[in-house]
Formats: sequence, C-alpha cells, structure tokens
Amino acid sequence: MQSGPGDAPLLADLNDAQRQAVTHLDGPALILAGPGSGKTRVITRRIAWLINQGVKPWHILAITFTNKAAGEMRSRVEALATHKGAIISTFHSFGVRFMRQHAARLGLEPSFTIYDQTDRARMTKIAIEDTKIDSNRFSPEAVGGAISRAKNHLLSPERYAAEARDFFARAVAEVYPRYEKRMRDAGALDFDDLLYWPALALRNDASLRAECDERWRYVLVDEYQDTNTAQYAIARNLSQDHPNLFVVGDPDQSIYKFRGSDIRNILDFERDYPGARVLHLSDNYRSTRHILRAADALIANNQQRKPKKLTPRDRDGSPVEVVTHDDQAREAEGVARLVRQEVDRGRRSFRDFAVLLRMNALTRAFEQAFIRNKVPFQIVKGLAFFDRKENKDVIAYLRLMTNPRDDVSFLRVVNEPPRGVGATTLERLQEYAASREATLMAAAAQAEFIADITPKAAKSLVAFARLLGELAPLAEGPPHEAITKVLERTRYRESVKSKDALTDDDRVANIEELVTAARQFSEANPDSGVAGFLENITLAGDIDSYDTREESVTMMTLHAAKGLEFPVVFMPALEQGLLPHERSLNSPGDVEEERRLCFVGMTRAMEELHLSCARMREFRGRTIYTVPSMFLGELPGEVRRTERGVSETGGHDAAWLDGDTPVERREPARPAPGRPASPAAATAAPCAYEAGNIVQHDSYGLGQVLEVSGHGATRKIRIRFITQGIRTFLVDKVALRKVARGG
DNA sequence: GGGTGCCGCTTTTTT
DNA sequence: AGCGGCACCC
Repeated sequence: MQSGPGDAPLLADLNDAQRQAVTHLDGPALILAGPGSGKTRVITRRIAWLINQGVKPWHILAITFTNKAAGEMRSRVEALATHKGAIISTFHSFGVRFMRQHAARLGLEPSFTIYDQTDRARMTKIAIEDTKIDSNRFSPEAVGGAISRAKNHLLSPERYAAEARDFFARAVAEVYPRYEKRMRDAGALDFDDLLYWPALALRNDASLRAECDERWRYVLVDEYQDTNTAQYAIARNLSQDHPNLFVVGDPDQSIYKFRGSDIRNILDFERDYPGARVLHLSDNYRSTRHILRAADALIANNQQRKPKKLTPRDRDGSPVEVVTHDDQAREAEGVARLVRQEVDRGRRSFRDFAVLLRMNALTRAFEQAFIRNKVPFQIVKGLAFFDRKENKDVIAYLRLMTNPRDDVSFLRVVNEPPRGVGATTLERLQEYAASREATLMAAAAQAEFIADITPKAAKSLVAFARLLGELAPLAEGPPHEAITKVLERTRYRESVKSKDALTDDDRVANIEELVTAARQFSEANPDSGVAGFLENITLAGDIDSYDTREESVTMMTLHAAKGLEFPVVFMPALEQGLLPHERSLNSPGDVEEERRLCFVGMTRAMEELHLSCARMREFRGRTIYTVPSMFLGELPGEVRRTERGVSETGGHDAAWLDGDTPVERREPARPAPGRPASPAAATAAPCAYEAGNIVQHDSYGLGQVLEVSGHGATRKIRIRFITQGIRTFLVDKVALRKVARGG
C-alpha cells in the first residue's frame, strides 16, 4: 500500500484490519464484517482514500440496499473528499439510471413507470385472465411472487417454462410471458425488472458490458450477503476488465432469502474471484460484553455457518434481560414504564430506545401502552402513507400524465371519482383494446365507436381521455402543482367529502399531506418533474422515512433495523411461531434465517438488551397460549430471567390496564408453574414419557402427553400441543424434551 | 348497467 | 384497512 497526501486523517483512528481494508488498492476483496465492526466507516473511508490516491470519482460505484444507507454514505464521504461524479446509490436506483440511459438500446420508452407489488398483483391478475387458467385457483399475489422469484434468478419466461414441473409452476409459466407482454405494452417495469434487465444486458451485450466495466472501475457493494442472482450478475459483469470488486458483508446477517438473496454469493466469493483478498473485521465497538456473548451463543446454533466470534471492545454492561409476561398488554406496559422511568430520572432520552418486532402487526399493544404512559414514539413504516387509497388514486393520475399507456393506473382511476363507467363497460373496453393491441387510454378516446358501450359511458370515457390529455403537459412542471390541478379538475376532494363524514377528514388531510410532500420534493429537486417525484416515492423504503433526530421511541421490524444501533433495544414477542415464524418451522434452513434475524436484532443494542415474551397473546381475533421462542433457550446462563404476573395465582392488579392512571403493582418473581394435568390413561410398559407429562417439541412447542401406546419401535405417543392441536408420533423418532412431570 | 353496503380475507419479512 | 365478491336497489 502506498500512502498519498492527506491520508493520515483517513486512517488514524482505524484498527489494523480496517486500515488494510481501506487501503486495499486493486483486485477483488471480501470484507467479512461482524455487527458493529465499523463497516460503513471502512467503505466511506475507502472511497475517500481511492479519490486521494488519484482515482477519478466517476470511476467509483458504491451500492447499498436502502436509500437511507446511500444518503448517509454520500454525506459521510462528502465530509472527507470531493466525490462529484461518484455514484453512491441502491441497486434499484442504479437500475433505474441504467434503464433510462440505455432505454433505446433495450427497446424501451425512457418514460417508463415503476410498478410496486400492488400494481404487480393487478397486472398479474390481468395476465392470468389472458390465459385459460382459472383465476380463482391461483392468487395474483402468489403467481406474481413466483414471477418475481424467477426474475431474481434471471430466469426468462422461456427458461422458466422449460423448468416448470409441478402444476403451479406450469400455470406460472403460462402467465409469465403474458405478464411481460402486458408490462411492456403498458410501459411499466416492476422492482425486479430494475435488476433483471440491467443484469441481462450486461451479460449478453459484450460492448455495453465493456463500456460499463470501463466506466465503473471500482465497485463497492455493502451488505453483500443479501445480494440475489441478478445483483450478483451486475456486480460480476462490472468487474471483469477492472476486477476491483470490494464487497462487505456478514453471512450471519443474511435475512432476505424470501426476496431471492442467496447467501452463497458471499460464501463462494473466494471461489468466484480467485486470489481475492479476504479480511475479517471482528472487533465490535458497539455492544457490551453481555450483549455480545448472548448474540454469539445464539448464532453458534446455526449449522450452516463458518464459526466466528465477536470480540468485545467495550465494558461488561448489565446482563441481558429475558422477561416473561402474562399477555401482550402487560408486556407492552412493562416496556413503556421502563422507558418512562428512565427518561423521568434523566438517565435516557426517548430516542435512545427501540422496539424491534418480527411483524408490523405487533405494534398495536405498544402504541396503546406508549400513549397511556405519554411516551412519544414513531413507527418506521413509510408504506402506510403512500399506500392509502386516496394517495394511490392521485398517484395513478400522475402516472397517467407521464405515461398514458399505464393500464393498471387507468383501471384504478377511470371511475374514481365515479363517472358512470362500470364493470361491464370496462370489460368491453378491454376486449376492444386487446383486439387492436391498443392501450386502454387510446381505446377510451374512441369509445363512441365501440359497439356495446352505451353512449353515456362512452361519453364519460372520451371525457376522461381528454382530461388526461390536457393534464399531461403539467408533468414537466413541479409535482405539487400537477397534484393541485388534478384535484381541481377531478373534483376529487369533493367526492371524498361526500362519502363518509367520519373518515373523510382523515382522507382530505392525507391528500393535503401528499401535496406538502410533493412541494418539499420540488424544493429539494427543482429540476425534477412529476416523473422524478413518482420514482422517488415508489423506490422509497420504510426505513427512508425514519428520522433519527426525533425525540421519540422507535418501533420497527427486525428487517428494517439492520444497519442501525440504539443504546437500549427491546425485542418483545419472542415466541414460537412469531420468532421463529410459523412458516419457517418446516425447514431447518429457514429456522436458521430466523435465528440470524434474532441475531441482527440483538446486535443492534449498545448498552441494554431486553428480551421478552407473553404467555398469552391475542392474534387475529383469537387468544392463544404461547410457547417461548426456542431462541431464548439458546442464550447463556448469565442472562437474567424474570417471570412476571403469573396468571394462575390471579393475584395481580389489572386496574392499570383499564384506567388512564398507571398503578404500581407487585412483581412476584416466581417460577412458572406446570400446566394443570388431566387424568389420562396410564400405559403398562415402562417408557421415558407418560400421560400427563409436559413436553417440548422443536417445532410444535409445548404440549401435554395424552397417551403412550404400543411397544418397541412402534411405540406411539399422543400429545396435545398448546397451539398446534393433537399429534401422534413414534416415540423412537420424535425429538422431545420433558419439561415437567405433570399429573 | 351502475352504485352502494356488507362480509370475509388478507400479511411475514421488502427494494 | 383495503378490496373483491355478492346481494340489492335505482
């Protein structure tokens, strides 16, 4: 490594491994970076260092997974070096830029619309109806998901069809080409297209590939463990002639398999790039020893994993807490009280706390508890706002202004507000459009010539087409003006107001908020028109709306928390079926991913980590008895385990749950009692288990033995599980743990 | 032929 | 919370 001018401040506060990573010059490099090991710092310093070494900024491409991470990286590099010309963006934003730039070469209009998963489902539904497949048999979401996975694996419709074996795959194989045709005709790309087409173009067009490889000589990829096949292909094809691919990641934090990421990309890096430099960042600067030991112990249970340890740099801190509550209301109340108390004592501020959950649906109880205790909070879930019906409607108008071929948006708002265009008319219109290979907008403009469409409906359709034609020029101007005009011309506000007096205030407020969001966007991006605004909101993720400076407790999913850190982390609802999630229990590989998810959550904590579960949980309208997460059993003995409440005693005071004023209550710390046992038939033969025993099964959770029958290899055991009903197993084959003798 | 109101289903995680 | 499906009314 050479040292250039002004390197000292870039390298001074780095440890040995970090410095080696930053100053790695040419050739592929894999940086295995555990949580809290300073990987963002390594990437940003490296970009600055490369520029200091004389690498031109426009030869640098740094890719992250979220817009927020990209923005942060950009501002951090900015503080270190002039990087004008370097691209720091997400894979998807890079894909958009690539597609717009090479649209002509790819046979695409540069004014394409980007479809989100909701739009994808609608288009999939249309495509299913194009085929002879029974549309009730397969949901558009399921088929759309399968198409998405195919694209993530770079499978074209032809290749997918060649490999389709089972009934479902054969149906998807029918729909996939129809979907693609429909998308192309609508001038639309889905999220996966933003990776799929660039990946294919780079793979198949040698001159384009060489041109891009030459342009981006230094490619850096963050969170490499989460790349899918398409992303892998993009990175690989940009790193042939200039094989300076620098990837940073942690196999233990791979949590996006469901959207196609392939952990083998990082595990096989050395095989794919012979001679790659491999560096390990294992010093953890984030968390206390207690937290790291707990996280280490948990992740060590994964079989498909290279062993590695996190080296703490910090003090011991306080032990990791595991608390069992009676139900989710008390669990949430416990969190809210602790936050309140710490803030009241002046020891913490609200923004020091985060509540990390497996599912968005679990936030309810916490919202209520925080409100009750006057604890300010924010939920990181940006989708909710732009997903509101009224906003989606307005957005559909904007899309039609920039791209009149967008059939999905057409269908969404052609009768919104109501214009007297019903299902029958639309069916006729679609038939007509299909027979002439025309877009719905074009067909609407000539609706008066379509047989079987009533004159009244035809008039409405023509007026609608004319309206959009008149609005279209506004797409070049600032988006908030376009929205204002849309609302005015469609009288959308008025139509909302006349519906339901109770909710319409909310809806109108949402529309106003959309106008504000558009105005803010215009101010920040004065040169962008409506198309830029649409692109921005479609590609914005939940985490992008998260404000770290806000004085409030943060609630978010474990997935969204990746890359973040908080002084105090709560991880509630650690129950079998939630984490690990029910749908992962059938496959050991999926359970390992759930364990990684738990690991990611735990390693967000800097000083305190509070894990909890509830004995009872209301979910989808039913109350179920829960089983503590298997992951809690994998933590070391040093964690502090506490039982609160204990329903069976009936001794606690629940008054605080109903009133506004919290009442202090006793915290009897006592062990959980065994479940009441029922008298069951005894068996003659000696056996490790007998009726009444309380047993733990790896997947089904806690249950009570009802009966043991037979003998030898055919001895059977019948168990009633708390959540999964009655099951029968062969005693010799089933993995059970006796928890209590019971009866 | 279109509009309206009610029911039940949906969601695990996301760019 | 939204939305498709359905029944019922205009």
